Amino acid sequence: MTRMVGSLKPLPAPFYDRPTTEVARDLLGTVLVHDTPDGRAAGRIVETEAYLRDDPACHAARGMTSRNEAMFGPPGRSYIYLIYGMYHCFNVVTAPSGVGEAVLIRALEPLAGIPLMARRRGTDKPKALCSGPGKLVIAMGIARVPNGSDLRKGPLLILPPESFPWHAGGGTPLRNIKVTTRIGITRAAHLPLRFYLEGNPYISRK
DNA sequence: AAACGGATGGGCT
DNA sequence: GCCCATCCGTTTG
Repeated sequence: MTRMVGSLKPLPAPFYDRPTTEVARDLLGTVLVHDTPDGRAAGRIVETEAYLRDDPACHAARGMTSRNEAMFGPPGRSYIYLIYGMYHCFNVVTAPSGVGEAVLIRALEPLAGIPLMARRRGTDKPKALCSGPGKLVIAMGIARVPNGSDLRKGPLLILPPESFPWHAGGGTPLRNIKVTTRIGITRAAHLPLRFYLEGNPYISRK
């Protein structure tokens, strides 16, 4: 009897329609997959940050603009924006439609398509491929994924940990979740809204 | 190991 | 004009 291992069944819509800090914690261990003409790349989410409606560091805190429009859309969609003129950051929209919250994906543990990631990033070092929000966007090839795309429909998908075929044997074991302040911000810098898998070697920094 | 500065362009006051 | 949810190479301790 064949094991039901290749189902690639994405996280269900209600997963995202919850308080953003809960989603940020629960995204740890899930798997981001992107299929392009160049092939498949996949990595396990090991570091996230929550951005909340009444949080001055959140792009949506001062109302909707053309840039942050996707943050106010349905949960479970992408919010991707240009940062520092040369990089992009990838977020998952959370909370009910219209609220304006999201989870920044800050680091992945590479699982599949590692040679493709290495080509995109211009380095062979595994720990340099996806250990930062700008890096993982390059490695996964998601800079050109449209804003607001549905993460349950692809080509960019988020899967539960157990449904990923390459998960067994490849990954670092899940450990405790560590909570710290967020990285690279000045406003609301004291809030404990960064989450990562303690001891995982692929996080952006301790 | 940590600190620093340059690259580079859109958004916002 | 200044501010960035960054990264990388170089310099300094």
